Amino acid sequence: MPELVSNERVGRSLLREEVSERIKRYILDNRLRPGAPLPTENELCAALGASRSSVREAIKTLDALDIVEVRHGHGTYVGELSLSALVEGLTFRGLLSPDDEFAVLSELVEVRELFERGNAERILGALDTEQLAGLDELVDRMDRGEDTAGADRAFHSMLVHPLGNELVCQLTDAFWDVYTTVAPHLGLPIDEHDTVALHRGIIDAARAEDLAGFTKAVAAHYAPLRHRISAARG
Amino acid sequence: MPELVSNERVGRSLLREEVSERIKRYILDNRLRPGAPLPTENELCAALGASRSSVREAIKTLDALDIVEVRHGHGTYVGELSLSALVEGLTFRGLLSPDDEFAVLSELVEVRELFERGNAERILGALDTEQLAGLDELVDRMDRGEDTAGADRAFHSMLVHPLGNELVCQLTDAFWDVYTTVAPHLGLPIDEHDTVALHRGIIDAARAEDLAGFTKAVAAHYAPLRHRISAARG
DNA sequence: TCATATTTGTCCGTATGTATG
DNA sequence: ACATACATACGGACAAATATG
Repeated sequence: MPELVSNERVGRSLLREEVSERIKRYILDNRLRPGAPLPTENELCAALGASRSSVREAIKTLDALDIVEVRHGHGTYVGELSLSALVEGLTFRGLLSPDDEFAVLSELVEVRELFERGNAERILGALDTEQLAGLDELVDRMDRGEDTAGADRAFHSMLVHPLGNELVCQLTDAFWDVYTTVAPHLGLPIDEHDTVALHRGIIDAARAEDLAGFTKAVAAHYAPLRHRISAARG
Repeated sequence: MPELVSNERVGRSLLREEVSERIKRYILDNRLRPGAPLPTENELCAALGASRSSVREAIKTLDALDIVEVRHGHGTYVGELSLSALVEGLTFRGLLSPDDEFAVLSELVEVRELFERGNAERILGALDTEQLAGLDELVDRMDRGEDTAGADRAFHSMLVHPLGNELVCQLTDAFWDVYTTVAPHLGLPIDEHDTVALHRGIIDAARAEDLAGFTKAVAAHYAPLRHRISAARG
């Protein structure tokens, strides 16, 4: 196993914070990729001079951030570095809702719309025929009622995909996940009746490379969502 | 103390995942606000029928998400539900940099710019004279060399603040934090030489309610950043 | 299918560090 | 200065999951 930063200050117990920093440094120094195996708990204990409890708690912290991934009875690995922590945090925030029950949801939808409308020009310029066909396929699937939720999620993900910005894609997915988890708890439906038609409108404008039409179609898609939220707000 | 969901399945050990779910449910059911005290470790152990280790590890998971906050020797409290987990996760991703060292940074900056350019019209419509004066003050402070980093962060935060979208503000701050942490490790400077002038240009356009000018000024602000990143990319 | 080794999961007892009154 | 309450840390034992032969 590669070298691990040893505990140079013997005789003083390591803080949990330090343990997780050492583990992160171990990953960085060895340029480990997601999926790469980490030393076992016992090895980490020995290398860091910390007890198993401290190491385990540090690992749980890193696990929550998807920096490491723990597989029971198998081992600990470098995590996928996804935005799962953002999803869990925002979901909880949406469920707790300090004062305005729908504020989080409303802000979430606003950002989603911004990702699509604010990048409209670049999206239209980058969407190729293959991706347009993929969007068609997704809407068809929704129309047939096959995994409508998954197809809806994939639709918006694919819409921003040509931007070539992985972060935007992941945030789009993350916000969609938060919305679909929180909305039902607040009495809001996930699907609109005319979601299929609204999505088709977006594709049509995109295929025609009609910038104004595209922007309008995206606005039309999010309008009922926004209205429903503000109506529920009172 | 308010009721806590008891362990209805006695004789079977609780999984850590379940423990953290129960704690989250406890917070939600009692509608606790950030800062509100949680039961002590021992009380949680007793109420959930789990060991200290399990409870502690569950708390560490929630702590990483800022759903709870632990104060040593004091107690455990409901967290601020900030985006600290996003910052830590993205920072680590930026430092690990699988293949393209600068991809994360580049995407980050793109989103920051989108928040300001894509909302230009609404920002101009909502900025009042008091906020404009606040922006002036921040740029003056940067010009005097007092806490330039903090003033820069606050500038962009204040710029999107009139949108009334707390999520956008927090994401703006979060991305700024990630950038300023990661950039130095990749040999990129935080400050541009003409940051003050570029910020002044943004304020001027905003004060004149010149939409095209504002968009241009924001683009001019981010252009050197983008160029520097793509230059470093090769 | 079964036995075994490896690894993580859970639990308990105890000692230590820290903040409050 | 002291006592109390609480979180932190440690180590050992056993249970559960997983992979291999």
